[in-house]
Amino acid sequence: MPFAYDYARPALTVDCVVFGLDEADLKVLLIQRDLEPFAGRWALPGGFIHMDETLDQAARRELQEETGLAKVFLEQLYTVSDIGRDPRERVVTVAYYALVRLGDHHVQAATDARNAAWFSADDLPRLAFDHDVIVSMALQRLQGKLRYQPIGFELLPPKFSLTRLQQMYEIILERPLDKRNFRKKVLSLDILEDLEEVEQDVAHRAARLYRFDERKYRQKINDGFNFEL
Amino acid sequence: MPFAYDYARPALTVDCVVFGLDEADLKVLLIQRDLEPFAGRWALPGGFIHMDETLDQAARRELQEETGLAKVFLEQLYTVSDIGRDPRERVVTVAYYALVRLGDHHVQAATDARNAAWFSADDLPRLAFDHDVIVSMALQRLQGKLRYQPIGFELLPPKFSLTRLQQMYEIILERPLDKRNFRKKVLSLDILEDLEEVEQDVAHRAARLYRFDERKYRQKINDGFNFEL
DNA sequence: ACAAAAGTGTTGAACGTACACCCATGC
DNA sequence: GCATGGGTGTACGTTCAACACTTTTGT
Repeated sequence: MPFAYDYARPALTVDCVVFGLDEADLKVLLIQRDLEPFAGRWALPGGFIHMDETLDQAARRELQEETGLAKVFLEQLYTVSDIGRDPRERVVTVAYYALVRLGDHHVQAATDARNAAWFSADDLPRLAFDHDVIVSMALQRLQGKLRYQPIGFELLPPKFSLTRLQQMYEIILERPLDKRNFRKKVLSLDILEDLEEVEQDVAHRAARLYRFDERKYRQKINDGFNFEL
Repeated sequence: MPFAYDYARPALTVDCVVFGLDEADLKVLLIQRDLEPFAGRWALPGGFIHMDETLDQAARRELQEETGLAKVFLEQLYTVSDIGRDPRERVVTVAYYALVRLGDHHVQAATDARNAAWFSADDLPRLAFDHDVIVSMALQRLQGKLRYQPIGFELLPPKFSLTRLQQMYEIILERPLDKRNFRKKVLSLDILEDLEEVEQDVAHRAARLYRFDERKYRQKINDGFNFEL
């Protein structure tokens, strides 16, 4: 035991709620545990922080190691510290949430042969530890933040139709939106670039494609405008 | 060194940004350090977490010990983990912010004779560690949250005039509000109880006093209404 | 009577919401 | 030619923003 301290210290870990969007659902990425406690149960990807990295870096490293995901949107969520949350010992966990483009990344099972899979956010299996609580918090945060920050684009491919954009909002906010009003609103924000390009290989009229213009968005933010739904 | 682990662990602390409101300013409570590093500098109250308490409990305990404050509004803010933020060793800190009624609590200097004092939020001295960053985050959070959650009442005495309520919003949001519009809006929310009572000992027309009706507020929230400035 | 702050309504502009049909394309 | 989703405008109600004078009370 080479590391000794005058006072007891909790173990410190990061866990990550990774969201992805498929055609019809918001998905969460889970890892199947192979060790006790909760062997066999699904859990959030995560692990111990190293001494030479920040929490953000640890979250990215763990994501990379356990799921192969890199360069994703990542934001700190909450730090949980209930006494009995890990039956082995005192563990404090800093929870993060991440948004990824499902198409981009083939989620690899981790190197150590643990199973990784996407589950619908509204139909999750029983989770290890207090990970169900963490997922609920992440969902709430995502829903809240989506309204006034353009983070939803992180879930879509770079080119998308307005219908797809609307679906994304409907799926996450869990309520239908009016098509005409939605288009009016989102176009009036003037942060989408019309790519003058249309969908390919669809069995109906092809939709125009747009791109989120982050440059323009930042510009407008600086000029004191504020995004909302 | 009675506590030994297989892997190195960062120290884990809680720090607290305590806000109070006086006549004209938003104040932050600081403690003067008597030990290195940063001896003599002002810093946020805080300290190490114990193994038998949650982070919330630790924050409350530290507040009690260092400033005598108890039963305040307290909410987790962010966890900071930059490598060099404490020059002695690796320290990860979970930051909280608290809202207190200045009148209620006489802030005592801590038992160990450290100095405690209130400073205007917009005119703080140089702070120890990265506490200036934490204070900025807390301010941003307070400003953001104030708009859509009735947390501002935590800074006011139980009985207050509409003018005082308006001042609170103006001070924190750092912009003037229209008196008539403000009153119309806040009364229309129907979450204030008119106490049918007026200010005493003022050198002009006495203002009606109101109380925040938390019961009514929760009721309305349940019925799907949403508060907004 | 004067100083100081309390209290009170209206109007125009902007925004949100509800709503239905024609268009383009692939099969 | 038909099925599928793409794309479009208007009218109404609600909310927001701007604005100034009278009332009450203590000195």
